[in-house]
Amino acid sequence: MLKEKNLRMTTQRKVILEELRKLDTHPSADEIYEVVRHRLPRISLGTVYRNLDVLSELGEIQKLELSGSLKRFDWDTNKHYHVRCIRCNRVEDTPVAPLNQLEDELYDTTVFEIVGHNLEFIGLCPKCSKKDPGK
Amino acid sequence: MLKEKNLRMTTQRKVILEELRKLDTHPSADEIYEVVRHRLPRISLGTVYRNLDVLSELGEIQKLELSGSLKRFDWDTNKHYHVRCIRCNRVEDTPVAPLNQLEDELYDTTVFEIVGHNLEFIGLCPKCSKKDPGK
DNA sequence: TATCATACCGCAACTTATTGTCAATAGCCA
DNA sequence: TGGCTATTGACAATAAGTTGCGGTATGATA
Repeated sequence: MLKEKNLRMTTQRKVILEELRKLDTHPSADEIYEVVRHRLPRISLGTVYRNLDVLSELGEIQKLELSGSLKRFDWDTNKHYHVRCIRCNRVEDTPVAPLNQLEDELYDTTVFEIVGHNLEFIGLCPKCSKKDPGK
Repeated sequence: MLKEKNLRMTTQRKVILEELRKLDTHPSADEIYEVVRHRLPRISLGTVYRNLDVLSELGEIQKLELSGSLKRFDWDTNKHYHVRCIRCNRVEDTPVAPLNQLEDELYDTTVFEIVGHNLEFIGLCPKCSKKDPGK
């Protein structure tokens, strides 16, 4: 898989992939950087970004297309939706099944060539909900 | 409406609102800045950002929660979904009706207190589709 | 196993979008 | 009109991500 694209499995790339697969937190590049640094103290943030891009292009991981200011990554490459806490930005998976027929409705009504959709639920996680029950 | 929040209707605020309401392009702050500058050449970008925030908090406009690197604004405050071109990032409205019952499926299965959802279709706009029909 | 082309790395400088600071200005109520 | 203070313009400061460069090390080849 790496060969045909002239890519190499470097230590950095391997460690990033391994550590990401241990996490269920849909981390940002920066969070992955912090974790990976425990094993590779001299790794740079740029390397983390570059490798996350490569890995998501290879289909080994998924770059999440969510709203919010930073990109997040997910080792689970199956199509699934997420919930995001409006207050702390924590992201979790949802058990909602992919709405495969959603685009059908659009085929006749838009000039766009539809290739997919992003759906994200927003809400309050238990912690934030407790902290500030009022609005 | 402005009074109870101790807000003032300044020239800048009024012009930004007026110009945004002429546009169907879901512009970014920078695009609004460019347009408003024709009428108020000395306005600063910071002022545009601040006013867009104020106006969206007032409910006069809508700050779109889409993926992608920059925030976009919409004068239409009714709930509706958008299509975004993966290549040129143009955003258009869709005629898809709001999926009001979508969250119901989650109430029993998540610990989050769900308050809503964001749905965005992605595809190719006619221009970009023509330019590069392959892949 | 040694050689070698080049993919990849670490580092730092750079972009781009947005937010913060602060003195000066201008809405709006009395 | 006068005065309080929200707001502005100018610009510095962040934040997140990207890129250029010179050197290193992976993995193909002999």
